[in-house]
Amino acid sequence: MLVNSNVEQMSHPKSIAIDEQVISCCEPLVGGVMSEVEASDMAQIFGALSDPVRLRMLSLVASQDEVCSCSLEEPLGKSQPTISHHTRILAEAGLIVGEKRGRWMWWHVVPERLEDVARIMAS
Amino acid sequence: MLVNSNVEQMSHPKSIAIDEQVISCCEPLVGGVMSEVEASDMAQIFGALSDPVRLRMLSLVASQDEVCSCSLEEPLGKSQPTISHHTRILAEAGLIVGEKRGRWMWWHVVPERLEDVARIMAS
DNA sequence: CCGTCACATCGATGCTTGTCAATAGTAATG
DNA sequence: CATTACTATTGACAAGCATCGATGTGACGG
Repeated sequence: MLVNSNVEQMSHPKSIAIDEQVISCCEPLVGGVMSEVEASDMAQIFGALSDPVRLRMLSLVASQDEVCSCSLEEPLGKSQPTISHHTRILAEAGLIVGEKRGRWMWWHVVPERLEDVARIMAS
Repeated sequence: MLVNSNVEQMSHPKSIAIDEQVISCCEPLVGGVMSEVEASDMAQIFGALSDPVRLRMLSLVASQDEVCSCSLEEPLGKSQPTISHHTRILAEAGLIVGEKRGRWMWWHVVPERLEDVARIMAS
């Protein structure tokens, strides 16, 4: 679940987390020929990881407990809409989860999801 | 293990680089903020895995010791040029290795490469 | 040699994606 | 209420990518 810090959270504890699992995850890659549905689901995850900006973004988020969207623009050298675009893709892949507190959007990684990916590749 | 035949006929400056390691791999994702170079290298690998056809192709190759290119067209439902295109991308990412024997191209996976990816995601 | 087979490459095409300016939405602040 | 701050969305554009027909290349077999 979400980590809720002790800070005041005003309105809805609205989680942008797109944790609706459309994704049936994750059988090992070598465990047999995968179906088209499996392949499409996994391709979405890997597609989220296939961009240098998103990889650095993910490592930035993973380097701390929480990272604000606003603190991603400068180290990544991208505009605010682009940052929002990439966080969305990572979130839709289930790799990060966002929590809106006040005006800020706080992101943190989903370790289970990273382990899912690791389990796919591990034989 | 790999037949190093005439590759220098190409006009491309970039070699096929099927066998040797060009990519500095693979520190764990959570081990600190990654550089742009690291991110680009890893993005190439994940990009190779970000296509459903290539994922099924990889699982097909992994399901046996060796798989001929010709035996990939039918299960994947793609044309011969498309198969050749995808095998090339997987090979450039170091995920599979091809060996040409006679008229046939035989592919097999590189387990160490899959473990590299697993190690990236594992914290 | 010549035809065939397996694969690679080229060219074209339609779709996807990364990027940012402009704009809209939402939450704090005075 | 008006303003400011942070984020999401929209629209547009260029670059990239998946796909396949046509063609090129090299390796058999007769």
